[in-house]
Amino acid sequence: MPELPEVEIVKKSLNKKIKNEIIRKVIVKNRNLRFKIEYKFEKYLKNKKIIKIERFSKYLILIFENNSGCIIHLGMSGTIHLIKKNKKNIFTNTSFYNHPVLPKKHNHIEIQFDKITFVYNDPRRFGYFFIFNNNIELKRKFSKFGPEPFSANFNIQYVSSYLKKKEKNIKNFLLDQKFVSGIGNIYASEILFYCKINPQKKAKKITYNECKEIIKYSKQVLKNAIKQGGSSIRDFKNTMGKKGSFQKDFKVYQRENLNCLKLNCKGIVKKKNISNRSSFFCNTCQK
DNA sequence: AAGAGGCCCTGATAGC
DNA sequence: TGCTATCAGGGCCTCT
Repeated sequence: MPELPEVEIVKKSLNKKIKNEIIRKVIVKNRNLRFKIEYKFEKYLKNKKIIKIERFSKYLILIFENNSGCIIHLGMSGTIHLIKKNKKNIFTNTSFYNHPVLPKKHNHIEIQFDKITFVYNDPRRFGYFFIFNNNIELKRKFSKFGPEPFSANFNIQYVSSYLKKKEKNIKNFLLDQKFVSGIGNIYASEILFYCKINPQKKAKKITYNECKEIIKYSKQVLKNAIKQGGSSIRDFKNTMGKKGSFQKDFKVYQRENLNCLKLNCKGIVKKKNISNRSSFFCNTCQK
């Protein structure tokens, strides 16, 4: 589900709701996420105070005292729900599907605070929780990740030299977290639309100017998505409260066979499987 | 080293 | 109605 903007929104709302709270109890109902939840997990978290919640790429980072903490990845279908204890009152804005009620199935992990319970729901179980003991372990986790689009390191020298001589298509690189961190399948298609680059174009054929466009629009598209509260796709009918609205701004994603939205372009948006992920692009203005 | 492909898992939807 | 196939916002692992 979540790409950088969605995780950023979750991070912000977690900071509003559980910052400075102390973990009173942890219940793991299903340890079999992407990686098995360690047996020390519950004990390790208990009585820890959450100093703040950070984010890197698509990962949430709960920071405890003395620099230990917990990294959370939401996989494809992970959502976080904050419920008031003893009541089924769900805080809006925290889960991306914003179910009006807590889902009945797949609530794998519960983290209880004094007045709030954090519930991790994940039908496909591609997400995971990972404990780190100190800053070194935290850094090690992300040592192989490329810069985020907002980073000063994501600059023209970096991008143009990285893509040089590479045979893979450009969309693949936008999804490659070693190249750039935080972009997923939706925003990769959207960014390439603004750049007027065909997703199948080989990286080595990307010009210097196109590299500049990729940098510019990677920042712009993600920033706009954050500003709009992320994208809420699927489950539109069941949403309530504040949901993301960036899906209304999609130019190509899920717009197969519709007219290209670029001014004066007569093209049609096409959908094509590229490296096992669907890609959307205009057949005319994206070269 | 770089690239291609399989795989992890459940649920929604389309087609027969 | 019920079956099967396909697809879904991710990314790790293996093989070549």
